[in-house]
Amino acid sequence: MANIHDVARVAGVSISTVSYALSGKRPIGEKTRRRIDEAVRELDYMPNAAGRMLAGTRTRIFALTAPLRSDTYAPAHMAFVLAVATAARKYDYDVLLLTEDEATDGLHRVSSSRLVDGIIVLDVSLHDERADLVRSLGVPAALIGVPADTEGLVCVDLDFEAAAGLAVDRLVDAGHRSLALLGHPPMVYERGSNFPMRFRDGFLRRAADRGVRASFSMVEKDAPHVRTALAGVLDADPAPTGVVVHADEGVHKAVLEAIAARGLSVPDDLSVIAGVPTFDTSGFTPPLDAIPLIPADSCTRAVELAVQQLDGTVEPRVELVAPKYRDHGSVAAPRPGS
Amino acid sequence: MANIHDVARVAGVSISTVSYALSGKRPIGEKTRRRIDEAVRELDYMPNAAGRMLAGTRTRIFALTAPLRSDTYAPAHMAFVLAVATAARKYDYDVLLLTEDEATDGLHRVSSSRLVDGIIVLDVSLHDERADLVRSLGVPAALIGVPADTEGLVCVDLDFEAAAGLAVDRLVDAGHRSLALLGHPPMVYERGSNFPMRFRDGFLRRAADRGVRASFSMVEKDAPHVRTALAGVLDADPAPTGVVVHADEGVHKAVLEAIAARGLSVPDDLSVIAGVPTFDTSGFTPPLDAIPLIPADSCTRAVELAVQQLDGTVEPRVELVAPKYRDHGSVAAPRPGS
DNA sequence: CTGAAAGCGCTTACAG
DNA sequence: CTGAAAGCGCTTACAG
Repeated sequence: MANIHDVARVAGVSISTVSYALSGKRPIGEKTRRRIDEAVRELDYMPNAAGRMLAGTRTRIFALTAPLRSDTYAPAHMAFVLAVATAARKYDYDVLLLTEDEATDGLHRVSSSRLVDGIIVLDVSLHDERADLVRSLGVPAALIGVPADTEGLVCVDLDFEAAAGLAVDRLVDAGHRSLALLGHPPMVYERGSNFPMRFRDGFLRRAADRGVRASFSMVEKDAPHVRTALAGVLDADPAPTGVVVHADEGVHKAVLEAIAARGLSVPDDLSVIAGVPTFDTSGFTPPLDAIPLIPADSCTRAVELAVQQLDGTVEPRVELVAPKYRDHGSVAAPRPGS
Repeated sequence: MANIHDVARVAGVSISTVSYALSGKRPIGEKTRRRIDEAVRELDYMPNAAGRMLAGTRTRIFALTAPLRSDTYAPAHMAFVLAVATAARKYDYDVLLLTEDEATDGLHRVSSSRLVDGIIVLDVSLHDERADLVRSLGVPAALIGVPADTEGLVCVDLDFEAAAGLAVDRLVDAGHRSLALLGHPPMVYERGSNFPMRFRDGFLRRAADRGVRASFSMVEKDAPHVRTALAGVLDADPAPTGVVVHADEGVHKAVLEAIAARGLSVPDDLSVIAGVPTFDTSGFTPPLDAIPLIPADSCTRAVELAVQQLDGTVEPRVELVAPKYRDHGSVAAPRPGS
């Protein structure tokens, strides 16, 4: 396999000229550049990664630590992993995958050995040991998700409060005066990430700000529970006319089935918005308005922030990505008199 | 950050002695070793990855190319990715993740730049350009899945024919004389991987060998189709008393529901086996016998074969992993007289 | 059992 | 606009 000396020899220049020509870090004469390009092509030369890593200041590799916990929804998880890898490539970075059982040891290993330039931390829980490790390692890192203690960390996440606010606004603007939030099972609020709480709080706060009634219920995943919970919610007086669902895909479907089973139609009898789904709600029956959690958004920003840290100019921060509303026709004005 | 010279100085030895002490590639005197260990601990020394890669013959990184196609079942995909990463760590290897859009370019890049020692190819389709690329690159590689042309390649996969044979044997041994296979939708057999065909062929061949009747139907994913397809299959004369399902999770559940809806009970009226599920069938109602596709099995073997290629001793081959039967009580003798 | 030294393939001041 | 050379941090023959 050809190395930089081969290219230099064939092109009749020095290796430093070859290096500069390839990196573009200094201007190269027209003819020289052409001869080098030709030699590179002729020899099918590609710079050796190890040589580059050792001489340069960058490895051009990020570690990605992505635990797969039992409560992880695999399709979303996969989407985040791919979004990070895709974003990294835009900056000429590769992604080294660290698994759950290697979480802390692996981070230690790849950063101490300088295998990676930085770390992207996925699926951050409230008390995540990886957050503490990243802090103590002092290595460039970006977390996707917000831990309890964000001191000294760079975090990126969807603005779940604003997302909930957006849902409330949409419903209130359409004329609804009584809203309900169907949330995850209690277990989800007790441990794990904090975004379900942030969504709930954003919902209740915005409803209060707008002066409308709002209820919040936690719903177990199985269809019978969903039916019962929905019945309880809709039998309230005054009955909510706008419902926001923040739960997993199955619960969304079960909610829609339960609504249909009650003889109600969306959006004529009831307006429904999907909270922050990681799945597509436009194919549901009926299609559901949504404020989706878009992996590419947070992941791209996280990678960007990691890259910027290498140039040494990023203050610790929590950056919240603005939510976007996707209209699929599941919100309408409430029935007159309801 | 400390380097090998620091360790050598603190320990009062040469850097080569430090290197050998850490690699264990030559015997080191008792006291010397202790002094080195102490220096390493004191300085929190960890060898620099780039230095190691450049001087040594290994990068200790494998590339993992894992496309996420539209017909990919994310949980299974994720499980394979994690199984590769976990297996790699056992050999002190890290895994670099290559995404779909980088499939061939990425493979070219990481192997030409010698960033990786080898490649693990996941989710191999019948005519997979990555297979051709791996062949032409001549880089150590192990494919998980079997492409149409395996010339010069090292492939690992579950023995789907044997898996189907196992299912047939189990049913025939229990006394069944008429079997049915409910397979994937036609689209799956037309393109993509070849394992559905291998399972189907294994099923039909073993049934013929054992001298029992066997039918094969392709089933669309939606519940109504599943009901119709099941009805068609069970109304045959003589009606099958043993059914093997090779489809995705939703279809399995729909099949069980359709069976229950017909007033039939498993295994008393009908014996049912899940083909090669990537999901857990022991929590189904009723729990289903299965011959599962176990990611760790093929992935561990693939990593092993990739590692062995670095020592230069692996002939091209297709290695099929033996299937295992998991009994959950969904197979019984057919009703007398049926 | 241990050390001095070459060399892996680059990048980047330094010099012209 | 270009080159000679040092140096990144290791591994590994070579030598004793």
